[in-house]
Amino acid sequence: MTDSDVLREVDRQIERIRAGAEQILGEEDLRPRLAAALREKRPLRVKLGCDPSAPDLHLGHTVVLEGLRVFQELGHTPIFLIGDFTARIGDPSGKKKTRPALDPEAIRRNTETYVAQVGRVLDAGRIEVRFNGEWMDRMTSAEMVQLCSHYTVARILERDDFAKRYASGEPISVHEFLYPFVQAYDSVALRADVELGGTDQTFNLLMAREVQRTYGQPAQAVVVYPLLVGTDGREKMSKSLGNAIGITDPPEQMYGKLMSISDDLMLTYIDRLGADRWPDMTSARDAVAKGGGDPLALKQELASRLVARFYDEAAAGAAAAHFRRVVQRREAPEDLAERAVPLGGSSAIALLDVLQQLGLIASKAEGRRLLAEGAVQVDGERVDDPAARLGPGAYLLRAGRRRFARVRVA
RNA sequence: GGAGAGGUACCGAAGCGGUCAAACGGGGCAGACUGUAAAUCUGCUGGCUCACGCCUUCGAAGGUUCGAAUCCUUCCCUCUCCA
Repeated sequence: MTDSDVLREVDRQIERIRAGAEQILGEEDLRPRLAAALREKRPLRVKLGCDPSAPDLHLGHTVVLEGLRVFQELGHTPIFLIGDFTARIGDPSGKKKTRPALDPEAIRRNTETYVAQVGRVLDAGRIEVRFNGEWMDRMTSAEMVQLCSHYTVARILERDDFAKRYASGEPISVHEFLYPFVQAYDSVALRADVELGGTDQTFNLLMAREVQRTYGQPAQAVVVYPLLVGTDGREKMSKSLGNAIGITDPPEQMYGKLMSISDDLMLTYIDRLGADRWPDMTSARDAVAKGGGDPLALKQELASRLVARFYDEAAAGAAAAHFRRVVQRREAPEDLAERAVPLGGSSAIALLDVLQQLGLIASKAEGRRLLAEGAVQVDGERVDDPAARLGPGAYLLRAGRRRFARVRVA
């Protein structure tokens, strides 16, 4: 490979990396390393930290994972750093509530789940999985103090998240200050060339650069990815905010959640989730952005492609069919299993009891409310009498828009 | 160590001896509308009960009172300022 070939290839790689990223920090460090990697056939070590206390990935995580996939496809080595040490201590910063510390067994299980889910985005067989307990468990107090001496409180407080919490009077535990140090040291231990993360991680990722230098290593390049907005269209996607689409959500649910986002958000999702994959969607996307096109068709396309990404084409087709039937035409799903409710000797059973036994309502009080709201149907007929009873037979029950059950009372 | 403020339902936030299952806002659910949505409008939003009513809930535990989210005591937790 000639020098100009190398430079051209570096440019190509940078462009592809940049496509899905918010920003590349330390790009001036990245170029020479990409070049050296090509000349010496030595893949770059690309680190992504993961939190084993929350193993369920959602679409927001996949934005960064897509970035990692790009690196992988470019021949570099993805490293999954599982923060088992961090998780054992508890509370990661930014969270209001202290999380319970995880025991090693739970961490092992979560890691497996995590890696399995990651496999839906990139080739999980070619990643290096590491635990920061490997080095953090062995670190002495003296070494810890030494590590902390490289940074000042004032600089730690620059971190957005800390600054805001401090300003608004929210508590910050001292040990939370340690997290950036541990995370930074992980890069030292792994000799990371590149680290990826969401924009909310920018501070930590950059701090690692400085810490690496104090340990005599070249500073890693940092690629930050935009945070994906959740289905509410407001806050960043997060399971605890209830606005997340999990990549293990069942296909129909994933499809349905995607169809329920606003048109504006749909455009964002196409940009963020398709940066590297869907160049063919841009014309339809732009048409809708300009107020034309067919937003419904585009959204269905988006939903289908994402279901296919995490499952397969067949699942996507089935999910689409399910959506057309249940949501658009408001019919009962096709594959509803019939469930049995025993009559228990009497000639009829209260509708409310049946709904509760089937889990369609959380309490009878809720059931009465739904009845009063006209949200309950038996075989397609609206029922509003709280005293209604069902005799023996088979029924199709519905409580609200999406809760259905087929039942046999006997 | 001192002084002050505060901990209320899923969240934010009123209430400050009975009329409080607890205003209001957000969220959620449902209905209307719609291209699925979003937006908007309307209603509901602790549980049990056909119902009168009953039970659990206002940081925790005790206490005062016919009666406490509201008063007292102790404890736990958070924030601010001072040292």
